[in-house]
Amino acid sequence: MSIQARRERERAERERAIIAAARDLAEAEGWDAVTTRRLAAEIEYSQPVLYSHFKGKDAIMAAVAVEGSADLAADVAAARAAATDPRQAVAGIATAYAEFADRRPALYDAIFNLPVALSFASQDTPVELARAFAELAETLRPFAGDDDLETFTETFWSGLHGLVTLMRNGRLRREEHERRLAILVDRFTRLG
Amino acid sequence: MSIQARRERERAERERAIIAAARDLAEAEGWDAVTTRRLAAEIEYSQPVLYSHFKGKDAIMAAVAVEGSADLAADVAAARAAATDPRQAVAGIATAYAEFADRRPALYDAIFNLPVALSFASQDTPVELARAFAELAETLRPFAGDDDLETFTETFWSGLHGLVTLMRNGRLRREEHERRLAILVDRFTRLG
DNA sequence: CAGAATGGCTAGCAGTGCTAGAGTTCGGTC
DNA sequence: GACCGAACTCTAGCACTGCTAGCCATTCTG
Repeated sequence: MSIQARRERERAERERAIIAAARDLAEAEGWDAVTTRRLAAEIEYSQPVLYSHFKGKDAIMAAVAVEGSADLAADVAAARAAATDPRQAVAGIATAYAEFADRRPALYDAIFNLPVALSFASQDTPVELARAFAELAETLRPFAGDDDLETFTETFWSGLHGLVTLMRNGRLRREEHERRLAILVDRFTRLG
Repeated sequence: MSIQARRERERAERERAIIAAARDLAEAEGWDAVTTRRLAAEIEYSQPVLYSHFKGKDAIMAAVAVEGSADLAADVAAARAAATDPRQAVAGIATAYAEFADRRPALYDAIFNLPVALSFASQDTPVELARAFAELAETLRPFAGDDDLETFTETFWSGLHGLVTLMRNGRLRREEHERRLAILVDRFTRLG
């Protein structure tokens, strides 16, 4: 039994190495640079090994996305914990979210933009992401008014997502970034 | 002179055929299906001909995006023209925008999502898109309050963009789509 | 110690965007 | 009307992609 256990442990370790290599490579050179050949070279195994762990390249990216979700969730949670009053909590989360997207664009892409079969709003949503969403919802609760909290949260979240993606693609003036965030927060934290 | 004129005319016509073929193929089967070989077959020329018109595949997609911008701008303008009061104008534009993205996802992708060198907020923004943005800004003017109008418009636009992209990627509950749009419009059309 | 099975490797497939250079067609000139 | 030159298109191929079949070595089992 012990031998088999060791093997499974090694296998799991290699799987983590694949995910880490994919993440690092993507963050360093973008997702285009993440090819199965380079990935295989990075972990010092041959290409087919990747396919014994993942169904394909998309699955690897999905795994990176799941892992990255935890980081994003942690940032959001920390921002919320650091806030003192409700409105500041919303602003803090918005800033943390935007900074995450700015600091780790490849990771953010894997989580939200890539045509990956990570269907959210359903069972296979990464647990961590669901938690982050729930945190955001709690933070927004005082400001939802008559609107359904989940729907309200989705809308605010979409605003954040739109801001960071459009800016990253060069569709928005970078120097106005913080002001746009402030406007979004302001508009979603008005009472009555 | 006349012969040369005819040639240039035919060349221009072929260029339009390339763009049209790319757009149709993308709308029918997605951008993954748009390969230079299929495109060449579609216009009944060989591959290298494409490269005598465009620098590469990205340039073709950019051309499709520019063309599509006109359609989007027309939809937005029509929605604004059909509205009677200011708030309804905003709601109408939001709906028109979302419907465009829903009806023509491939085109919308080309305009906003694809890693295309269509740097907006700069010179090479398609004229039509700039016009659409200006229309949106005028529609929002009564609600901008103390905020800079352009920045305010960018923020609202980002909200729309986030809503349509996250929903298309399956990150939002489809059945709540209209309610989210309503929340966004509501939050950006409050006075005082 | 023989046989089976696990698992990684080499080699290759079908496809991608893009390009060099051959070949053909066409307009202009004597 | 015949020829030459230039413009243009095509064939063929490169280097790369994701992915897989089948061989081979190593390890476990009886």
